[in-house]
Amino acid sequence: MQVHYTYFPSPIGDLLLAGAGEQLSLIGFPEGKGRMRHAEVWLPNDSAFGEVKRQLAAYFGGELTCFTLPLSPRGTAFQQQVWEALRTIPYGQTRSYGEVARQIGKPQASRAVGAANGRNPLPIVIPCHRVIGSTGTLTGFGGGLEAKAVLLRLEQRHAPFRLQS
Amino acid sequence: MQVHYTYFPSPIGDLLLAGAGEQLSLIGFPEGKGRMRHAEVWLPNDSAFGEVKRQLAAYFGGELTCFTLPLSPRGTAFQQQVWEALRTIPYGQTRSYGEVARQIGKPQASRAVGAANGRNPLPIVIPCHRVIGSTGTLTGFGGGLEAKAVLLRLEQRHAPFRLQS
DNA sequence: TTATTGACGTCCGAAAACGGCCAGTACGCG
DNA sequence: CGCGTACTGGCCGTTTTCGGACGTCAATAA
Repeated sequence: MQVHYTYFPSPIGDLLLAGAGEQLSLIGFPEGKGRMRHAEVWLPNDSAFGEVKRQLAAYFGGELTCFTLPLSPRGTAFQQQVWEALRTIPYGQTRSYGEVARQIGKPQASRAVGAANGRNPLPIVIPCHRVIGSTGTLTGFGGGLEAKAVLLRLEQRHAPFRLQS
Repeated sequence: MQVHYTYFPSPIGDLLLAGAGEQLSLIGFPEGKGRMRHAEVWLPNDSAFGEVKRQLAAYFGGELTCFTLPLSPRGTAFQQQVWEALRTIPYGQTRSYGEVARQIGKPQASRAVGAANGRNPLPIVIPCHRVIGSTGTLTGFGGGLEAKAVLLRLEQRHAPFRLQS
């Protein structure tokens, strides 16, 4: 399998975009140790993922609240389930790890959800940053807690409806 | 990866031949539990491995003493090393596990050589049957000790030179 | 309020178990 | 003696097993 990659400069640092064809399968943080197994050949290609970059730019500009991109994240069945659940959390809102666990029908698996969350290969697009501790703590993020806070503030600011306060 | 396979009837039972293209990567015994990982698709194809069959027939007929085939055995670095050493043992001769160990520069690894020997994916062509215990006992063979004895007797009979009785 | 506990899936490192061994030794037996 | 057999301890790479540690949480107990 061969993979194209490029970078996208964002307010939270350069993002590595990689995948086969137009199928995005990895978004990496500058310091992140994003792993992409199964990939044998890496080809730099700055003209790739044009649409991804366009939507990311719009997202960071506060004009886009919902990504529509062809994704192909790799993971176990459980992880896929979690990531699919994450995509149902609306822009500007948050959920606790336990709530996500309940949503996928495994109310006890909140901790496993945390682990799967930490393995999310497509942060931002798959909004793992919208999951926080049940007490409100941010508790963790691949790109660093500060980045997580930035994203949440961004979404708070541009959320279509502000439910409370 | 997709793999073609076929069978070859031999004096020591039907042999399973399998591999990609003409690259042979597995010879299996009837009862053998030869594993071929990495293979996702198995296709029966009796017209494959014509040259392999030809050379095997000649070998069992006592007319061929040295295989010349494109091989692609999979294994760890150590195993590859051992298997490569096996291919240097001439037709009709034998070595002890310890001798092989010494040959690859790890005089203490005789036991590990035994293990690597037992994992040889291409018996007969890679002549693991020519390795016996330092005291002369046969000690083991994927296709059964009897098969090992048959092969050694065959080679004794047709060996170009008989070094010592 | 603050600790403790058990439940969940996955990865990772360490440790143990397992072989197609071998050299050294100790016996038993003619 | 000479020879065969049996046991022992040590050696090596690979596989398997096991124990934690995580991006947690809710229910208990002190």
